[in-house]
This record gives sequence, C-alpha cells and structure tokens, in this order.
Amino acid sequence: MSAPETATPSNFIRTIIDEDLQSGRCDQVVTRFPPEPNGYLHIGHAKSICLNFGLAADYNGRCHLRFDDTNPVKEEDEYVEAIKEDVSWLGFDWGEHLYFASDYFETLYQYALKLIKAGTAYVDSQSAEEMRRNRGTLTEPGVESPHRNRSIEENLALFEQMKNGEHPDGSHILRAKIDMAAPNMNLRDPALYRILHAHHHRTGDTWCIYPMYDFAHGQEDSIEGVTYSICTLEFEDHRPLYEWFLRELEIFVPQQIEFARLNLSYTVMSKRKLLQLVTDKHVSGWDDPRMPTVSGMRRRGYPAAAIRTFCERIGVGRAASWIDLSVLEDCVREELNETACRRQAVLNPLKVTITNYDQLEELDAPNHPQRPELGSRVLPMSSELWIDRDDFMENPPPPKKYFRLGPEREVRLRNSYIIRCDEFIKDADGEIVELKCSADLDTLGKNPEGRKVKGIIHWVSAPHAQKVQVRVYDRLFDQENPDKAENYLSALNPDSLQISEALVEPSLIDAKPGETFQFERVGYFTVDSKDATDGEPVFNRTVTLRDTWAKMK
RNA sequence: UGGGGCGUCGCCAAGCGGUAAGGCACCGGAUUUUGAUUCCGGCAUUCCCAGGUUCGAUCCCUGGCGCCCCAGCCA
Repeated sequence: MSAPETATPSNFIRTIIDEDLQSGRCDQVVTRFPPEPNGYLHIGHAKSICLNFGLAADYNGRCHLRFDDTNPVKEEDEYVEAIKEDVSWLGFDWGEHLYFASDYFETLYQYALKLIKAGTAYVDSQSAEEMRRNRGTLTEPGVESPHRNRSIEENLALFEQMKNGEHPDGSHILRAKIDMAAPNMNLRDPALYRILHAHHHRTGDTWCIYPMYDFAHGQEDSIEGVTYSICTLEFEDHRPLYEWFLRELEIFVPQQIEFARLNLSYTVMSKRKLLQLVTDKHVSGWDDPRMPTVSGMRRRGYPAAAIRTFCERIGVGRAASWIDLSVLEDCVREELNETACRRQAVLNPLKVTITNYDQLEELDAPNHPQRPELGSRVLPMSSELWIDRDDFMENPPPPKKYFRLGPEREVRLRNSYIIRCDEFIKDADGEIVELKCSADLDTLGKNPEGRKVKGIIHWVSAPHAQKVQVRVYDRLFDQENPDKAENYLSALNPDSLQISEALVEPSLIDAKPGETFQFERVGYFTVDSKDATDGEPVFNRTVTLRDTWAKMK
C-alpha cells in the first residue's frame, strides 16, 4: 500500500538513462566508482559513490569498484584497504566487481602498440620543459615536436626500449599524434605513457612505463563494459580525447557524463590539502573526527544512512554548487533523533544540594520519549546533584523569556522532581559554587496543581556520577570558504577541538565504541572507536541539538 | 577577444511551450517532563539582463552580462 517510493529526486543523468533505455541505445546500466588509492575518501567521493551505486541498484545494473592505480609514486595499499572499508560502510557492495587499472597494464600496452603501428602515436624525446613550452597557450597554437614524424619502426623500437627500462625517467614519452593547434588543450598531442622507474603497489617492478589517466580510464571502462562513465565537470574537456582513443582502438565506447562536484561550506575537499592537514599534524589523522573524510565522519558518529540521505538531498547537477554544512547536520540529526538512546550528562558542572531530600532512589527513565519499545534504564537520584552552569542565572531576564533556574525559581529535573532554588553560595571570587534547593516531593511523574513549571533541566546524581572525557568538536575551518583565504591553513578554526571532562549518569560507563547517545538538551555523542577502553569511554560530540534558545540570546 | 560549461528564493534543486515541486535556512504559532522531536502556517506575480517568435516562454531564437574549468611526463 504505502509504496516505498524511493523518493529519489530526478536528475539529468536519470533522464539520459531513461531515454537511452527507451530508445534502445543502451540496454543495461553499468557504472563504476574509480578512486585513485592516493588518499582517503571524503564526502565528495561519497556523493559519487551514492550516485554510481545508487543508479546501478535502481536500474538493476551493476557498479564496479575500480582502483585507478596508474601512478605508482602516489599510491599505496593502505589507501586501497581504507577505501574498500569506506565504500562497504556506506552500505554498497561491488560483489565480484573489484578491479584495478594495473590489471590492464598488459592490455593497455598492446593498445599503445596498436596506435604506434597505425601511425597515431609517437615517441617524443623533448624534455618536460620543452614540451610545456611547445604546447602553446590558451590563445596560441602549439608547435609540433621535432620527433613527431619518426618512423613507425623507430617508434616501436624506442617504445620497446622504454618498456625494457633502457631509458631514464623523463628521457622519452609516448604521445598521441592529434593536433598541436587544437583549441582544446587536451588534444595537443597528449602524453600516453611516461617512464617511471617506480615500485607499484601491485605490479611491483614489472613495469617501468606507466599509462597516463587519459590513456587508461576510457579503456578500462570499455574493457569492463561500463555503459555510463560518470565523472566530475573538470573532465568535460577530456571527453573528446576519451572518445578519440576508443574509436582509434576500435573498442566499445561508453558514454561519459559529467556532473558538478560537491563543495561544502567550512571545509576543504582537495586530497592534496587533506593530506597536508594530516602530514602537518593539524589533525590527528585521516579519520580525525573533524575531517570531511568518510572515516572521519564515521568516527565522529555520523551514521552511514545520514550520509546517504545527504547525497540524495543535495541532488546532482552541472552548476557549480556550494552546499551549506547545515544540510549535512540536519541529515545527521534526523537519523540520530530516531535511533539514539537518551542519557543525562553534565559538561560544565554546578553543585546542587537538595535540602529536604535525604534518600537514594532508583528512578526509571525512558531511553527514548517517542519510542517506548526502546525500553528504559535506571537513573539514580540523591540529594547531591550536578547540573549545568548554563542552567542557573543569578539575574535572569524577564520570566517570559527565561525558564531555567534562578533565585526563588522552580524547574523540573528531567525524569525527576521539581525543585526550587532557595539560596546560592558564592566563593571568595564571587563565583557561584553551590545551589541549595528544595524539592516538591509530590511531583515525580506528575505535575503540581495550581502552577505550571515550564523549565526542565538535566542533571546527574553526584555520588553516582562517572567522569568521562568528552571531545567537543566544531568546524575545522571558521571561514565559509577556506579556499578563498590567502592560505587555507590560516582559516583553520583554533577552537575546533575542546577536550573536557563530563559527569555522566552511571549507565554510560558501559557504552561501547561507535555507540551514539543523545545527551539530553546538549547534543549527540558517540564513543570514540580508537581511544576508548573498557570501562573508560571517550565521547566525541557528533552534532549539537538544534538550539532556539541560543538564537534568542 | 582560444576551447568547454553554467546562470530558477539566502544555500541546494525540480521543471523540458500552458501559466514556479521539494529540502536546508529563516520567521510565526500549537503540542511537549529535552527551549529537542512532532505539528500547522509564512517564505520567487517570478526564473541573470535586453530584445524577438508565440494566443501563451523559466522552457524556443538573437544579443549582452556574470561565474566555473583547461596550458601535469597528476587523476
């Protein structure tokens, strides 16, 4: 009845696929997510993953996970493993379709031979500097290489020698013979193979020539039967080249479709910059909870489902877009509100003594106010409590606007009694150190008659409280677009991490790594998966609760 | 003043010639033992601008303007 309509919003790529399927131009959907294993995946990659795997799932096709490992000097196995873990965690399964560009090295080599024999590729022996100079500029055509018309035999021989390691790095390069005057710079005799005496993470020292992206990517797609090769906008100018190679090689030509990459406010998305944040120790690692990486978000406590919702919500288009961080945070709250159990924790304690109460009680507190099926836990109550300093004001604003504790004011202790502040004690510096309150013992589980108490505050019984470390995270950058700063590092938020101690209700001491709770009235907190030990959880603040009171102030 | 793209609410984004979906944000108000959640309501007479075609244009044409990408032996 209630059609589980995957309210997947339409987008231009779906439109293209629908048309192709209907016209018969294409009869199946095969996509691929092709990361280079030179860093960890970030939220921008998540967008691509959700798009590619999502399309394959919706159209009953398949999506490959293919590592584009054509540059041995930057790639590592550590990244391969991390990427696989992230894709799985996001909820996607590549099944049998795990591939590596390096598996195609021999085939790619044969393809290069084919072009040389056809006279459309040649070995150039200019230096990188000369090549750069002869490429021309955006407005002037390039100059043809003096080696451009070497004979096929000579090219074959030289390329063979390159492959055999007889020439040093940079001494020769295989180029396509297209058009040095092409207005599209990518067509000015692009490089196909460079000499690199480097150890490859998978092929070891088997090769000392490696294909360039342009000569590898399309062929990989073609070999795998990919029907839609979805990539970001900056590859648009490469499409003519992508198709040129496949046509020259007379192999299947997949359709390349470009979409706008994700930009998120208050963060950077370039792998180079993320790597620098890690190597320069501005963060603790790729999985630092402040990082926009999939592993960082996981450690921070963002649920995979929230990230998927986010990727769906932001849509897919071709216009450069800048998504506000609040969209992501809203997705996280939406998911966590539904799933996280409620607990009480005090981050900034102020002592409260209840003068007319001298017992120890075990109160029952529900785990989730809207979901009774989630059960309840025991919440110990005594006459000595900790409450949050923010919940008391010596000189509160007019009663209409403020309903927390203050002199002579009443407030509900969440899941417990209503108390009234009779006096407050200050130390020598004038700082408030303790409140003396009296409880209305007839208000447990019911409201008093004749008056209504609007304020509700959270608390923890002092003798039962457990001390835990809390890491309060804020945005890593305090400028909306760090890339606009002179140097993005100068936009780093000096207060992005504040470590403090919190006093929490006893049930929290057994929290397991990765478990998320809502500390009522404060925010969602997730047990760190690296630094927590048994009986000593460390809580990462995942995201705050919406706070309309903060806005009023 | 080479080529390739893009321009619909503060931020995303549907719409594909028939008279502007939705989300986030924001602003009201209701319910509430989380100032949370939930719930109601508000939020583009207008689609970068100017002409044109048409009974009718955000959607078609022409001309402007603005923004993004490309000169790695990176991907």
